[in-house]
Amino acid sequence: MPEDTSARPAGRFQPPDVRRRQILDATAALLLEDGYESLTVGGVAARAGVAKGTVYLYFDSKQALLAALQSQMWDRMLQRPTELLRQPGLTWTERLDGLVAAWITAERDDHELYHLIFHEPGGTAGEEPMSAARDLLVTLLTQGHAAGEFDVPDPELTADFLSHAYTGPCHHTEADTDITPAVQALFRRVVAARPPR
Amino acid sequence: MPEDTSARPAGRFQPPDVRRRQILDATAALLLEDGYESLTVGGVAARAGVAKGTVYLYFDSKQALLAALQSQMWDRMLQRPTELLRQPGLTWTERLDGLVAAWITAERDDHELYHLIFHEPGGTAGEEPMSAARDLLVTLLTQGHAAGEFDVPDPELTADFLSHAYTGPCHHTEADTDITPAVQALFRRVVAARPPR
DNA sequence: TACTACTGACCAACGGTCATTCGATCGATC
DNA sequence: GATCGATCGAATGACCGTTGGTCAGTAGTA
Repeated sequence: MPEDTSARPAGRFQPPDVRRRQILDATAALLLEDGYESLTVGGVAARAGVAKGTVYLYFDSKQALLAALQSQMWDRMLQRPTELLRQPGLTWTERLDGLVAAWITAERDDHELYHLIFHEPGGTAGEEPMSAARDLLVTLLTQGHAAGEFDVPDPELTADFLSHAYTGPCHHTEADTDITPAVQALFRRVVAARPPR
Repeated sequence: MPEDTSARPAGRFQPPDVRRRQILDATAALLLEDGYESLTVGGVAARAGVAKGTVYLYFDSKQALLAALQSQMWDRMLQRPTELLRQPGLTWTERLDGLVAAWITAERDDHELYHLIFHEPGGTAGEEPMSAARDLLVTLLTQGHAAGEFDVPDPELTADFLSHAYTGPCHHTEADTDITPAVQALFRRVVAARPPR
């Protein structure tokens, strides 16, 4: 029996990036509604209004689909900190504070989705985008240290430390309290930020 | 047709805790050999020398099996810190250092397995044992603060922060370098440890 | 007609169930 | 004390519904 096509949206042929986004949006929506355990490729396809095979035209596997969603979220989280890193006239402490604020805000905006996505389905799928965040932190710490504003003898280790640390408070605190200043204070302690001259 | 029993280990009827451990050991071994993606209940059963149904006699689901393995590892990680918390005549900084050392040692001993297990299969399966670690840290921070040795205005948030933080360096560093002193130093900065009187 | 985004029937493999079987134990009998 | 059969929980594996993933074919475009 042929598939029921009545529920499919108008445009059958869509530009590739539109289809991609439709599928990613459907994934995020289902993740929020039913959780990770209930997420199936068939369900994603139905929600996106395409056939299951179409999902595999745009993503190699279910893992890859999840990884792409995760990557997209990291991109959003890294955008503002990357700008701050380039913006002149800021102290390194201000840049670090900005990074923390951006991360927490991003996680606050899509709180549940971040929780689901970064409480990661098994394996190493999410390592790559995460290491982009690490690299950015390494740069920030190294330069802040060279400028004499931070005291960070081992930027790589400290970046690993901090990039994992901030997720803890995000997941365990109620949505209505703003933990940004408290987490910024903890970050400053770790880098032993000296007040800028 | 009756099952081929020739390949099964000698003891068909084992004490419940022995069977449990056999299954958990098989799970850990397969996880190390083939990774999380390849782990199947049937595979675990074969490795443990039992039928698939037997696995479900001891664990409610595959998730529960993984959660039990995780819980067992947390128990091992919390044993030494719990002792340190009760042991008299120690400074709070010494207790905190001991906790860091215990966590890093535990993770170093079964490095790959920890990596696989705590890069968690989806969802909230591992929340409960993790929160035991958090609770222990909360106690330690609260009492160290009350004693005037730490400066930790918000022990809960700081515990969340630290319990996530230490995993970062563990996963990204080569096995032959000892990161314990460096991570201890970072922990001390976070709690603003003052030298004990 | 040539091209390709798209489809959906199909497959192997999975997690999980359950009627059935196995075998250790023990009281009754010789 | 040895043999037997009744008992019952431990253990089994065929089975089921569903899943991730494939691919020969189709429908719409140029």
